[in-house]
Formats: sequence, C-alpha cells, structure tokens
Amino acid sequence: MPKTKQFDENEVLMKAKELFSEKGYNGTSMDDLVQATGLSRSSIYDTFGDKHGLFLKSLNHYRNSQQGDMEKQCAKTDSPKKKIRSIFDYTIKNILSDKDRKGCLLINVSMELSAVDKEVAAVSLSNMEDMEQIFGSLVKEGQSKGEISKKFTPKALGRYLYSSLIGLRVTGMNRPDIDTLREIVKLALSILDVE
Amino acid sequence: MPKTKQFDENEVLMKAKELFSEKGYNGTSMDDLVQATGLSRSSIYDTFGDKHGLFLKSLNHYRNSQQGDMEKQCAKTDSPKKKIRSIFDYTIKNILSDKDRKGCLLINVSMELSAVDKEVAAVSLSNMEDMEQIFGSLVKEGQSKGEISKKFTPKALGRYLYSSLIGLRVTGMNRPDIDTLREIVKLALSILDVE
DNA sequence: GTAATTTTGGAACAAAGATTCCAAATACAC
DNA sequence: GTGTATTTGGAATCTTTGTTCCAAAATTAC
Repeated sequence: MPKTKQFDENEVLMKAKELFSEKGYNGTSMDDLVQATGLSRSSIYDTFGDKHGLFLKSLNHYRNSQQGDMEKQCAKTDSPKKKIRSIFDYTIKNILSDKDRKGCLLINVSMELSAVDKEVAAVSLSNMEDMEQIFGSLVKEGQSKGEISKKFTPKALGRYLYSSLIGLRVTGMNRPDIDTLREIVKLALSILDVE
Repeated sequence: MPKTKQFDENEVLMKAKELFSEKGYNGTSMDDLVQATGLSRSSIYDTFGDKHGLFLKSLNHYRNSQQGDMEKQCAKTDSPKKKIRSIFDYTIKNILSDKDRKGCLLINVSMELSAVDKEVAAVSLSNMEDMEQIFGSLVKEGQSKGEISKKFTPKALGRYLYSSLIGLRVTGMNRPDIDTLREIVKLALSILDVE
C-alpha cells in the first residue's frame, strides 16, 4: 500500500556531508540542503526529524564510510607497518583530491561544535578512540613481527599516530602541497623504525 | 571636542574571542556579542564595521597575543630544544585550563570557515607559516649546538613540529587528559633526540 | 481501476538573524 | 558654562532561518 521512498538515503547523507563539510553546521541552511539533495522540506523532516538529526546521521554515515575506506586500504598488504603507512598515504590522497578544501567532516564539526554540542563531542571522541585502538593493534602486531621499534608501547604509539594524522589533515587543509605533506608523514612515521 | 571611547578595544576583542571560540563564527550572534561585551550595537558597528570585521580583528588579536605568550615561554630558557618543549608544555597547560573546551580560535575557525572564507584561510596559513619558521629556526640552532639530531632538515622538522602541535591541540580538545597528552608530546619530540 | 497510505511540493509561519537609524547622553575644548 | 563632536542605547527594519502544515501526487495491494 505505501508509496515507497523516492530517494536513496545514503546519497542524501553523502550530499549533506558535502555541504556540512564545506560550510559548517551553522553555515548550512535548510535551503542549501533542499537544493543540494533535490528533495523537499517535508521529505527531509519526515525522514530525519530536523536539521540536527540529519546532521548527526550524516556525521555517523561519514564516520562509517571512512572506516570502511581505511579497512580497504589496509587489506592491500599484510605488513602492519605498511598498513599504517597506507592510512597516512590515503589521507594525503584525500586531501589533494579535495579541490574545494572542504576537509574532514569529523574534524571540522568537532572544532566548530565540540564546546556547545555534546553529541558531536561524543562522536568525535568515540571515533578518536576507535582510531587509536586500530593504530595500537597494528603497532602491537608490527612490534611482534619485528617491523616496528619496541621503544614505545602500542597504546602510546596508537595515540601518537592518530594525533599525527589529525595534524596532517589540518596542515593539508591549510596548504595542500603533496611534497611537504609527504615529508611530514615521513618524519611522523620515522618513530616506528627499528633502527 | 570628541567624546572618547568608553571601552577598551582589547578587552572587547578578547571577549569576542571567547565567544567565537566557544560557539564558532556562525554560532555566535550579534546579540551574544552585545551581551558579552556590554557595549551597544551602535558602538560595535561604529568601531568594527560589522560582525565579520569584529571577527577578523578578534582573530588577529588572538594570533598576536598567542605569539607573544609563546615568546615569553621561550625566553625562560636558552636551550632551543627546551624552548620547543616549552611551547608544547604551554599548549598542554592551555588545554587543561580551558574548562569549557573552547579550544583554539585559530584552529576552530580555520576548520569551520576555511572553505568559504578566504580571509580566514589566509590568516590561518600565514600563522602556520610563521610557526613553522619559528620551529625551524629553533631546530637549526639546536642542531648547531648539538642538542637536536641532524637526521632531518630544520625546515622539515619545523613543519612536522607544527603539525604535531595542531594534532595535540585537537586531541586535547577531544580528551583533555594530562597523562596521555604528555605522552603524545614525549613521542612527538623524541624525533629531536640525538641518540 | 480503485482504495488506501505515504510521500511530496510549496506556501505559510514564527523566531532569530544582522544591520540601520536617530534622538539622547556624554565628554572635551574654549 | 557653552558649544560641538562623538558615542551610546534601543527601537525599528528587513532578511534569513528552521519548522509546520496541507492539499495534491504517487505507488502498492486487491
């Protein structure tokens, strides 16, 4: 009986992500969203509740897709150390292909809203902990294989690596230059070398 | 003949900075600014032109004050390596004393607005280049004194260090925990050690 | 084809936004 | 004290914002 939805929710979330990344949460109007997604106000409100609901769904959708991309990158090699490097390389690739300098939604809105939007702060923290854990596991594996220096603990290196990745993202947004970004990664990852 | 200004422009810029840091540029209303600064709409518009003008002045004022603070920190020691460490330590101190997690205005608005506000992007880039230069000079000096490893060039290390500092700031905003922040700094600066 | 149910487009609304404007208040110079 | 130039407070304005609402359109099941 029911008329089925005339749009793909994933596509809408991706387009919303583009807008929120570019203009920020408060800089994006409902009108922008209506125009970019092509669907009407009623449909948006009916499906996502309100602007904030759409935003949160879009944020989580982005988080998941990013995590998926990362796993794909990592699957290309068996070496834990190379997996780590591939995450950094992939990030550089993303920065350089981002012609409008929209940046990373998670980082952008975390900076814009963390102080006033506890839900966003929670998503951002949770994502950070995930990433630290992933890096930490890779380091642990790499250390036991002898690929990675044992000078520091996996936990400490996990946190350090994600902090470095964020630094890279922000630096790349300010100055998307491939050579300097690669050099920063080279230095940041030199800590892993086993002499 | 003229009636003199009834307020201190610096104070107003600092209070505006607080607001913009906490709520972001688009999240801060003119009403917020009127209430927080205590002065009237007319005075604000007369002095700063408009909201964006006040914002840019506030941003540059913050940038200068931060640079001043940093120089003060550095003046406490003669060792270039210790100067670098003091900048990181000072940043941790700032993060931890920032109870509302307002973060750093420069980083926040760079993430919120870079894509749509070229003036902000320019300030952010210029600040980054300054910082990289400062770090680079300190590294160069430290290398010639034998305090810092010569494995990488001052320029490369300058860029790496500022990228790390940003990573620290963002990580600290997500999770203001002194122990993990200190550990991240320890790892980030280990690259400077001369074995 | 018809009925039932849901989506959809767009008008309508109320709240909040930035900005303008002017009369009143103020402080300096003489 | 008087005059002048400037600041100041707050009302007023006009735009944009998020949200609601309802009639029309669309799709499925029978």
